[in-house]
Amino acid sequence: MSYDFKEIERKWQRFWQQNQTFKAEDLSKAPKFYVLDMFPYPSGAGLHVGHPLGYIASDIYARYKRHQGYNVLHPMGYDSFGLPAEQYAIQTGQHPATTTEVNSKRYREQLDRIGFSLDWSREVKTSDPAYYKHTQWVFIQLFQSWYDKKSEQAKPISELVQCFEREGNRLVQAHCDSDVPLFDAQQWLAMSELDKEQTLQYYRLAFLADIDVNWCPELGTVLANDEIVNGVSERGGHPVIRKKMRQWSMRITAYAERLLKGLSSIDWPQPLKDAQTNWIGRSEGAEVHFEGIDFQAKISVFTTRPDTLFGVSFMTLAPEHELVLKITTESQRAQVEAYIAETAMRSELDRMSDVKRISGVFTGAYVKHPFTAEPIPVWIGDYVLASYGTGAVMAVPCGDQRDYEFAKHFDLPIPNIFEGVDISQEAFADKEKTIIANSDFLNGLSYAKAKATIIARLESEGNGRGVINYRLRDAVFSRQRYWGEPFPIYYDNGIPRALPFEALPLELPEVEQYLPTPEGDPPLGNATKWAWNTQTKQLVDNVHIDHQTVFPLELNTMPGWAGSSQYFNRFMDPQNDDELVSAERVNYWKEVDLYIGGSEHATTHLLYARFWQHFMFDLGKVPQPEFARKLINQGMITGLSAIIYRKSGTQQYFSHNLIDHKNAEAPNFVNHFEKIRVDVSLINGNDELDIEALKAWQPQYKAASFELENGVYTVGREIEKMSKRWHNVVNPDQICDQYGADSLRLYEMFLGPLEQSKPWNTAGITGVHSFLKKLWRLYEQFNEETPTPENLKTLHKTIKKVTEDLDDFSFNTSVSSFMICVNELTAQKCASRAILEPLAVLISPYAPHIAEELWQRLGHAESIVRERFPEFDASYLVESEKEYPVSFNGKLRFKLMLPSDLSKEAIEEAVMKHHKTAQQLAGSPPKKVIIVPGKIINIVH
RNA sequence: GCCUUGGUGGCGGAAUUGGUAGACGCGCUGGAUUCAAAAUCCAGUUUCUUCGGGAGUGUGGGUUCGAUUCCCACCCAAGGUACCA
Repeated sequence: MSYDFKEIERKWQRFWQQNQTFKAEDLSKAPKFYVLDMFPYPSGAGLHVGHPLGYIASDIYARYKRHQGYNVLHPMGYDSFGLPAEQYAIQTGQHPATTTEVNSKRYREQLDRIGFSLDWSREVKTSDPAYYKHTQWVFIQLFQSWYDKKSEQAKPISELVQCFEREGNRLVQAHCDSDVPLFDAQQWLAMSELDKEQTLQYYRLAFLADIDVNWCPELGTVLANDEIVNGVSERGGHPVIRKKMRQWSMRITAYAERLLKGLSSIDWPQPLKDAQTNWIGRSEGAEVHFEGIDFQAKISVFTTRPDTLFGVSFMTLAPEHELVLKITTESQRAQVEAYIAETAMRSELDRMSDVKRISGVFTGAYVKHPFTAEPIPVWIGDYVLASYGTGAVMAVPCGDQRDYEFAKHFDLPIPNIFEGVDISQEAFADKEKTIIANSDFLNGLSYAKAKATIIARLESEGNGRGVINYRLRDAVFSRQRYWGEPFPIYYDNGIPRALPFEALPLELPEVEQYLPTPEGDPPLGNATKWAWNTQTKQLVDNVHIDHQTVFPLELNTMPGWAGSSQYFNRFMDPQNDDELVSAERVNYWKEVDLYIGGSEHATTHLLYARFWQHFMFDLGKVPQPEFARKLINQGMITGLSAIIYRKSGTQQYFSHNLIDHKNAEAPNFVNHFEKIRVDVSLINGNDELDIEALKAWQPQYKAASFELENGVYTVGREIEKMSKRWHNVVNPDQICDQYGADSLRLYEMFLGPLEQSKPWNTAGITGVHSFLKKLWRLYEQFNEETPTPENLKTLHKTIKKVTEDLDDFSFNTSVSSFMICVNELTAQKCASRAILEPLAVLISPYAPHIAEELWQRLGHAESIVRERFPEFDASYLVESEKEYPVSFNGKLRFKLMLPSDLSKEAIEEAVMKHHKTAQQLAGSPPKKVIIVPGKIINIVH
C-alpha cells in the first residue's frame, strides 16, 4: 500500500474533530502550558504559505508539550475589525460583518487542512459583540481610573474624588497633565459639574483632550504616528496634515517606567526589547529654569547634559512654543512671524527630506544664566520639537553637534568648557572622557560628578531639578471609522459618562453609508437606531441612546489595537458573559507561556497589550503584570518572483541570460527591456518557463515570440514580499493537494531557522516528501525482533537531537535528524517495533497525520496524541563511541576524543595510552597535554 | 546618523563549551532498474592541483597548539528608528 496522504490526512482531521482531541481542560490538575499565535486579520486574499510558518512552529511545540504531560491551551481566533473590510464596504456596500464572515470561514478551511491541534471551541472574533463587550468594559475601567505615583498603580477615580473633597489636589501625586491647576477642597466643591469633569479629565487613564493629531482628509480619519510612513498614510499612501481635535487618549505614559522595567522579566527577543526600549525612550537629565531679562516669565528647558550648563551660549525654542510671540521684541517680530508661518506650512514630508537644513530666527529676547547671570539670546528653530521635553533647549555648541552647527551658521559664540579638547572642527560629545573646565564650581569634575553636583545646586537654589523624560507619548484612541468597537460613552450636557456594564455591549449600529456624514461626523453619525442589551433596557432607559437627542453617544470607534490587547486572557474563558475572564480561570492559566508572531508588532500591539495587562494587574483581575513569558518572532517567508523580459515596443520575450544585466553599453542591456512578473506556478524547478501554460494563463502572450537559450526560456528571479500583485503567491492548499499537509509542515520547518526570513521555493519540497514515503515504507513490515545496539544508537541519537531542538526552537535541524534516522534504519534493515514505536511519537509533532496512521498500523487503538515523549538514554551512545581514535593531523598534534561521561580513571588511562602513541608517531614526548574535562584531550607537540 | 540582526558551496542551510567546515535537503553528474518514462535505489558533487598537496566560512588584524565560533577595526545586506536636547 502506498502512502496515500490525502486519505490519511482527511481521516485523522476528522478523527481529531469528532473526538475533540485538542480541547484544553480548564482547572485541570495537570500542569498547564499556554501556546499562542498572534491571531490573524481575515483578509480577502486568504492564506499564503508565509502565514502558517509561525502556526506550524507553535503547533509542533504544543504537541510536544502534550507528549510531556501538560494540559495545553492552544487557541485561535480572528482580529476581525480592520480597515480593508470597511473600505470594501465603502466601495461595494457589502456590510463588513459579511465580508469578515466569509473571509474567516475561508481561513478556517485553510487552517484545518494543515492539521493544527487547535482548540476551536474557544474561537473568538474581536468584532463579535459578545467579545467586544469586554473590550468596552476595559475601556470603562480605564476611564474610571487614575494613576497614583506614590503606590505606582492605577486606582479608582472615586478615590480621587474623595480626596479632592477632603483636601483638594495639592498633595495628590498623580500621573496627569502638567498644566492641571491647583485647588483646595472648597474650590473643588464650588466647581460646576462640567468643571469637575474637565478637571478629572486631566487624571483619567482614558481621557478626552484637544490634541494635535495626524488627520488624513482622504480617509476622513485620525492616524497614529505608527500608521504613517514617510509622511503619508501607511494604508493608501494619502497625505496627512496636523490638526487640533478633541480625541480620546490613553495615558500609556503613566506606565512608561513599568513597561521598561518589565522587559527584564520576560524572555523576548533582544531586538524587540530594544525596539520597545527606544520607543519608550527614557532619558535622565534636568529641567533648568531661565529667568527672562526684559520680560516677566521663566523658560524651562530639558537637558541630559546639565553638567555643560556653563557652556550655554544661546537658547532655542520650538516655533510653536507658547512664549515665542510674548517675548519677541518689536524689531524682530516680522521675522519671527514669517518663520513661524513658514514652518507651519512645511509638511512632515518636507521636514523629513531635508533634516540637515539649518534654519532659525532671533527673537530679540534674552534670558539670564542661573549662575553667571550673563544674558543669553533666545532663538527659535525648527530643529527643536514642541512635543518633546519642554519644547525648548539650552544650546551648548561645544558639546552638541546640532547646537554647534547652528552656532556656526548664525555666527554665535562657541565657548569651550572641556579640559584638553579641541573644538575648532566639531563638538565634543563623549561623556566618558569629559572633564569640565571654565565652569566655576564644576571645574575638574567628570560628567557623572558634575551632573550630580549641578542638579543638587539647581534644586537647592530653586532654579531647576533632576527629571526623567520619556519619548513615549499618550496613545490617541479615537478613530473616525465604522468598523471598530463603539465607545461605551454618552454625553450628558457635554459631560462624558460611561454606560453601565449591564447595558453592554453597545452594539455597532447599522448605517446606510460607511463614510463620514455631510456635517463631518464619523460614519457612526449616520446611524439612527442603536442596539443595546435589551434585557437591561430599563437600566438605561433614562439614557436616551440616540445621538440625535438629549444624550448623544460618542461617534468615534476604537483603534485596531483595542481588540487585541486582552484577547489572550479571553481565550481562557471565552464564553463568560459576566467577566472578561474569571479569577478562577486566569489563576489557573495565568499567562501565555509561548507566544509566536511577527516582529512588526514590536511597538504597537505588543506594547499596548503589555500596557493593558499592567492595568488589569492593578485592578487585581490578572495574576501577572506581563502577559507572555516567552515570545518568538518568526521570520517572513518571502516570495520568489519570476520575471520575463520584453524588448521595448515589441512582443519579443528574451530568456534571462540573453540579456546583459550589467554593461550599459551593450545593445541587449537590461534597460531596453520591460521586466514583467509572471505567475510562479508557470516555472519549473530549473527556472524554466512553461510557454504553453503562459499562453493559457493570459491571452496577451498568444501572439508573443520567445527567444530561447538551449531550447528553453529561463526566467529572472527576484526575492520580494509575497503579494498577489507580483504573482509570486504560493497557496498552502496547492501544496496540500500535491504533497500533503505533513510535507508542508516539514518543509516550512526545514526551510531554515524559524526567526530568519527566507524565500519560498516549492522545488525543494520533494526532499521532505520522499522522506515521508521512506518513513512509510519503513513501517510496512514491522516485526517484533529485538533491536540491535546499532538500531538503538540511531534511535537515541535522534531522540537526543530532536528533544534539544524542540527545547530551543531549532525545528529545522530536527527534520534533518529524522531523515538521517530513517536512512540509517533502512540501511540497517531495521523494522523492529521497539524502534518504530518511539520514532512515531518523536515525529508526530512535526508530521501528525502520518504518525497517527503509523501508530495505528503498529496495532494501537488510541490516538498518539497523549503518548509520552520518548526519553533519551545516553548509554546507547557511549557504548559505541568508545571507538574514537587518536588522530594525527600532520602538524605534530594529536587529538583524542572521548565520550563525555567517562570516569577520571578511564580518562587518565586513555591519556597514558595515547601519550605513548603520540611519542612514537612524533618521535618526541609531547610538550603539553590539554584536558578539557569530560570532553576532549589534546596532546600537543 | 543611531540601534538590532546577519554575511559559510550553484542554492536553502548544518557545525555542542573554540576541536576533522560544508551535516541534511535541492540542483547537477554518472550508474542500476525499465521496451521507455515516472517512481525508486547506488555513487560523486567547496575550490585549485604537477595528484605530493595547497587554499578556503564578507575584508584586514589579534588571542590560541587550534578560530565559522572569542577580541579590535572596516565593508556589505536586511529590519527598526530618527533633528529626542
